[in-house]
Parts: sequence; structure tokens; C-alpha cells
Amino acid sequence: MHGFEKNGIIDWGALITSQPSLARVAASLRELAEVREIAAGRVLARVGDPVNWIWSVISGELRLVRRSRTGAEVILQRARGGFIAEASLSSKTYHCDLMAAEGGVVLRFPVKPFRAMLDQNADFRDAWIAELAQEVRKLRSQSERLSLHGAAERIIHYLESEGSDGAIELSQSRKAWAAELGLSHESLYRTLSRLQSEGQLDIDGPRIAFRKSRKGNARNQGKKSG
Amino acid sequence: MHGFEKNGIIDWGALITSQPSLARVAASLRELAEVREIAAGRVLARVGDPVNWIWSVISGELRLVRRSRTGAEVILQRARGGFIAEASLSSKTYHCDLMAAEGGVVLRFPVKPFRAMLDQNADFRDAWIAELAQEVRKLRSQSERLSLHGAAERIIHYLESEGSDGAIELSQSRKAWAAELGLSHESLYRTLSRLQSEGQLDIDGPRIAFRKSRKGNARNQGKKSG
DNA sequence: CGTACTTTTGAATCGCATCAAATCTGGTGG
DNA sequence: CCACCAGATTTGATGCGATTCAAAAGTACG
Repeated sequence: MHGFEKNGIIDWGALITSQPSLARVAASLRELAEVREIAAGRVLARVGDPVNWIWSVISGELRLVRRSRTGAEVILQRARGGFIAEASLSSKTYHCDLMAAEGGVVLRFPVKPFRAMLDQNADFRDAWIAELAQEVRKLRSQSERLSLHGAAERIIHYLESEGSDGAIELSQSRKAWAAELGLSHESLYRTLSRLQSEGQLDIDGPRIAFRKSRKGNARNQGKKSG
Repeated sequence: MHGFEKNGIIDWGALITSQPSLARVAASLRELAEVREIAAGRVLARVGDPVNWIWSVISGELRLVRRSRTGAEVILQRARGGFIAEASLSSKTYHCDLMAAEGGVVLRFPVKPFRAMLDQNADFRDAWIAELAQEVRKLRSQSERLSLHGAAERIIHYLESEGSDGAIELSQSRKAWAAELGLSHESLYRTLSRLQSEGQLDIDGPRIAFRKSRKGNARNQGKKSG
């Protein structure tokens, strides 16, 4: 599935292409990275453990979790690509458990040289700051989106905030998109086709865009008025 | 209302106390900051404008917005305290509008010295990185929380992720908390009193905590993983 | 005392989740 | 090429829980 690693050799070109978040920092980091294959359920760190590694997901799913006293698992972060637990860089020990919810391949970087490079390498530092800031922007907009109550509103918001010029090319299945939108996949399917039949959206395979309606309100296009 | 500023003189002690996000960076920034009183509706920057200032909210509400073609306003970020549009630091121009949704007081820092200080002052840089990483952590956990469907589940998740040892001292009104949880305030009130009467929570004014129950409070929420 | 806001409870409605099932898709191997 | 399978996609029916509208009681503040 991932296909970036074979016999311990990483295809950095493909990896970087698929992981925008790593694209700019990778050059300085390659010599530090270790590739690890992780089985589902594997625990990488527990509360209180010293922070020895910075983890980044290539395939599969890592989770930062805490277990409530009722036994329910509380997910604090879910990573299916890119770094997880960035804040651990500034911490001596973990405040949550880090585990693999799904088997896959991860990269790990030793923290000490990672921190040292942040100190000494201006490019790396700028890239890391830009990366974090970009992540903040994306997450803020996701939080705003999840605070919206209607399925249609979330879809529109997604197009406006993550798309370019009101259009996006989905790189994931719609089912996965539904999860990201905090909707059941049925709701997403239904709402998409409703928006299409109402003339608000153009849907063509993985491409979803606002319909370039001539003017005014697209709301009238689905039903006759008067 | 805010009380941090009088006749142009800032009470930095009070401000820093009230704004954890500024606490560690403030020392290096004081000489750069400018205090501005902003009226509701005031536009601070538009799409395409060059980034000249980094803004931080003391009181009132700033928003990063985009206007959809149907005229609806899409909120990308909403700040009622702390920095807004951190990603603009790495950008030449704005990709959204920045406006005041509610009048108040803001700080603004000129970008050039801000960037220069990031380059030259190691403490400031570490603080800024830690600040961003902390914000990422908080937002990730908020996104996970907003993806939960039940009101009770969100409350539990909040206690687990933002509280210490399963207890929190609310610093805001419950109505404001409801908004943060993505719930109507009625839902929050009802669910809180239900959880209390069911013996799951102890609620005492602004303090909300898991009840130290003996055991057998076997209500399971959330079941599936992987 | 009056105003504005929060907190609280009640009742009706609506949208989404859920369960169920059929179709479609891509990939695998005989 | 076909049979087969796992997954995604799509449509239908139903119930629950959150939103919404409404109104009252509590609280802070000048």
C-alpha cells in the first residue's frame, strides 16, 4: 500500500511527494530518519516515558490516546500521515500513550539531533515553524467546520477553506472524507447528490466544485418558483 | 472589560497572567507591541494585502473569514484571546480577510522585527515553536472531540483532554463552553445535570470532575477501534 | 430597582445516525 | 476471461438526540 520502502531503502522522492508536510524538512532529516514497520496494537510510548523519538506516519494509523477511568479510550490525536505529537518536542516525557491503531510504516527521528538541528539549521527551523503554523491554520479551520451543524454547510466550508477557487480534487475515498467531516458516509453521499441536483455543485469523479451559476442564488435552480 | 490598558499604558502583568500563550514570549516582544482599540466590524486586512502586522487579541473577537460566492461568510478562525493567523508569518500576503467581529483591544507586532527576532533570539524562537506545538495539540484534541456525536461523550472527552486528573475549573461561562463543545447551551445544561444525577460527575460551581465512584459504573461510550 | 445576561426547564421539530440491502468497483487467482 | 472477494458507493426506512423556540427563574451590575 505505502510502497515507499523496500528492503529498508526508502524511495524519498515518492515519500516526499506524498507527504507535503515533509517536503521542505526532509533534506535535512534524511540522515536521521529510521524506518520502522509497526504492527497494529503496538504501543510506542506510555504516559511518563521519556521522549526519545519524534514520530511521523507514512502508512497505517498512529494514535495519541488516554484511557478514562471508565475504561473508554479517549483519542487526542489520530495521524494517518505526517507527524504526530509534535508538542512532545518541548516535553521531557509523554502525557499520553502513543500506539498503532492500524499496522503500517513509520519514520522515527531521535529527539536530540532533532532539537539540535532546530537550533543550528535556520532553514530547517523556518520550515518547521511554517509547518506548525500551517497545521494550526488547517486545524482551526477544521474545528470551525466541525462546529457547523448541517452536512451541506460542512461541505461548503470544506470547499471554501481547503479548495482552491471553490474546487477540490479528492485524494481520498468519500467514505474517508465523510469521517474527516464528522459525518456518516451515507449522509455525505445523500447531501452531495442533493447539492448536485439542486445545481449548487458540480461533481465529476473526484472533482467537486461550486457550479459557476450565472448569477444570484443557486437555490432557485432546483425548484420552480411561483 | 479587558482592563489591561489605560491611557495607552499596558498592565503587562495582568495581561500575561490572562494570556498564557503570551507569557513566555512577552518579554522579548514588549518593545515591539502596539495596542489598538478596534471597533466591531473593522477590517484589518483583506485578501491580497501584504502582511505587515502580526495580531494578537486581548479582548473582543477577531475573525479570519472568506466570503463564499453565495454570499455566506465562512469563518476560518475565531480568536477571542491570543494570536490569530500565525501562518501569515510565513506568507507575503493574506489569503483571507481579517476583521473584528466584536469590538475590543488587540496587540499588533510589525512582522519584520518579529521575523528577525525569530531568527536571532533562540529563547523567543523556542517559545514560539513550543507555543505553536501546544496549539496544534489543543486543536487536534478539539477536532477529535467535535467528531464525537453525543453531548456526554464530548464533555467526558473535554475532562480527559483539557482537565487535570479528570477535573476542570471552568474559566468561562457554560454558555461559552457549550459553543466550544459545538453544542447548544440547552443541550450542555441538560446533559450536565443528567450526568450528575446519574452519578458520573461531581459539579460544584465552576468545578466539574469525574465522581470518584467505587466501580461498576459500566456505561461504555465508543466501542470500535481500527 | 431595572437591565442584560446566564442558567434552567419544557415541548415540538428536524436532521443525522443507524441498520439494512443492493449495486458497483478494483484487485486476485484459477 | 471468469469467478470471487473486499471495499466503496448508493438508496430506503426508522428512531433518537440535538436543535430550536419559548418562557421562567437566577445573577451581576450600575
